[in-house]
Amino acid sequence: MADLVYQQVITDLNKRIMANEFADKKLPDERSLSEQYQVSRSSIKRALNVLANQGLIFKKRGSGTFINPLYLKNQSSFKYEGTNLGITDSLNTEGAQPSIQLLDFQVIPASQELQQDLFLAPDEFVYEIKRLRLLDDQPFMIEVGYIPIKLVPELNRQVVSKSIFTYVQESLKSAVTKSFLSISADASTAEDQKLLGLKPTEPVGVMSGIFFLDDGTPFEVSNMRLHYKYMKYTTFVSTEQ
Amino acid sequence: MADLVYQQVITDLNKRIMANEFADKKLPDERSLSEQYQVSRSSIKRALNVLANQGLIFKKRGSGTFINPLYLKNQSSFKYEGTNLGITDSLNTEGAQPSIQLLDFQVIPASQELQQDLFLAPDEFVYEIKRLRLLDDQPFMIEVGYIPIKLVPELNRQVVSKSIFTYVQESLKSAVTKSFLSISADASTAEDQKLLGLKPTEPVGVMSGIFFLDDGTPFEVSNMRLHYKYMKYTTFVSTEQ
DNA sequence: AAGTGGTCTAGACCACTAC
DNA sequence: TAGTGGTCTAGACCACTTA
Repeated sequence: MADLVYQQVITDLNKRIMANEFADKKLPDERSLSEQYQVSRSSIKRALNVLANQGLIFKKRGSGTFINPLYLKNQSSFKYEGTNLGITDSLNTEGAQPSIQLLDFQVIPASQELQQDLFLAPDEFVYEIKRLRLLDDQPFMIEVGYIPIKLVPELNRQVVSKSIFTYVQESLKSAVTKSFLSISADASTAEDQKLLGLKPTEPVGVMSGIFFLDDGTPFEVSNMRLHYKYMKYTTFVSTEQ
Repeated sequence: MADLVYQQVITDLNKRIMANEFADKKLPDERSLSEQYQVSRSSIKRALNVLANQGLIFKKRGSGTFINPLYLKNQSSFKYEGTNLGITDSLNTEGAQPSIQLLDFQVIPASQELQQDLFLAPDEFVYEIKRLRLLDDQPFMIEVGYIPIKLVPELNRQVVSKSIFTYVQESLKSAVTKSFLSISADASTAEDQKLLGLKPTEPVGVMSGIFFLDDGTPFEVSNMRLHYKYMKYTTFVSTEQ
């Protein structure tokens, strides 16, 4: 994983930045870094691009590369965070103990919408997995997931009570690294209120996603309803290509 | 803007994909594309990487590059969309007429938090701009923005009643292309209900952002409260570096 | 074994900033 | 004018998939 040249540079620069080695908020120029690390300038550029896309540094043509002082400030609280790594299972627990309560688990025919999203023929089946996620025994999210049975024919209640993605990574040797995500808000339903302990006036955050395997196969459609105090999706956005 | 080689390739490939030229969902291999476009393979790779980060294609080592059939499906409705271009002013209006109603406009001392986020000294001032945004005369968003006066000393009610970012781009010759965004949900306050026409049980979507100029200068802190039916932030997420 | 995408290099030249 | 990041090239070699 980290034996690639540009990834080593990323890791090391990250460390140096966090250690406040560049007190003037300015990084050495690319040609010097190329010398320092004994790698080509292209590799340095690639590493710097990754850091820039994360919002950690800004590059300014003609003057240099600068650290974003706001980057550090941005680690707030004990919330459920999507962040740029925004995958369901990447929970920012910060000490709290995450757990899963399986509410329902069955196999059903794929609806028309699921057929579209998961590339299924009309007669194919999916698992419907309804789970309640908790942090320190406090419920914060209701998650309903749909997975084609043909992708993981051997799924069972045991597996499904833990992290499915971890299981997939081990059994299929294919990680879930990409997704379409949609984030919105909604009034809470009676079920939301009951399961998440909400008052009738309190809302839920809604996150829906289609998750893909490495090779582009749509793996899961997931609809999540979160206690509003636990939903906080943070991201760094850049409009450049 | 679009005279760069890799951007031309992006534009053209986009066109060809949308025109369904690759009916088998497979793109030509990189070396062939390099031939076709008469550019280096590196430039092809750069273009393909951009398209892959947008979720339009998947690359699979050893077998080829494939179009994501779900990409097209994803243009839903008349909602306010953040998307990857997620800047306040990039409104997906889809025919609806956007307008702005200025609610309040004054100059105040920067709070401690604003000093941190906008890099201000304790005695510096900011504009506080409170606006109501509408689509076809239907209010959908309350926006409170804070901008250091020193960055745009000549701001006035006239300017502020339109798009500030457009104004900045013209007057400072620096675009607002990067931001930290945080998305969450909240119960509606009495003011939300009044301004956005919400019932007491209906929630708001909350988006907060720090917007940066090209050179990394924090330009604006913005807190937005949206009618929940109009907030839908969609994005493609990839965990790879 | 052949084909495909991934990594990495060395170097030329351009565009912008600062002095 | 010197220094900085941006673009682009040509080519070597590696890692993985498919047959």
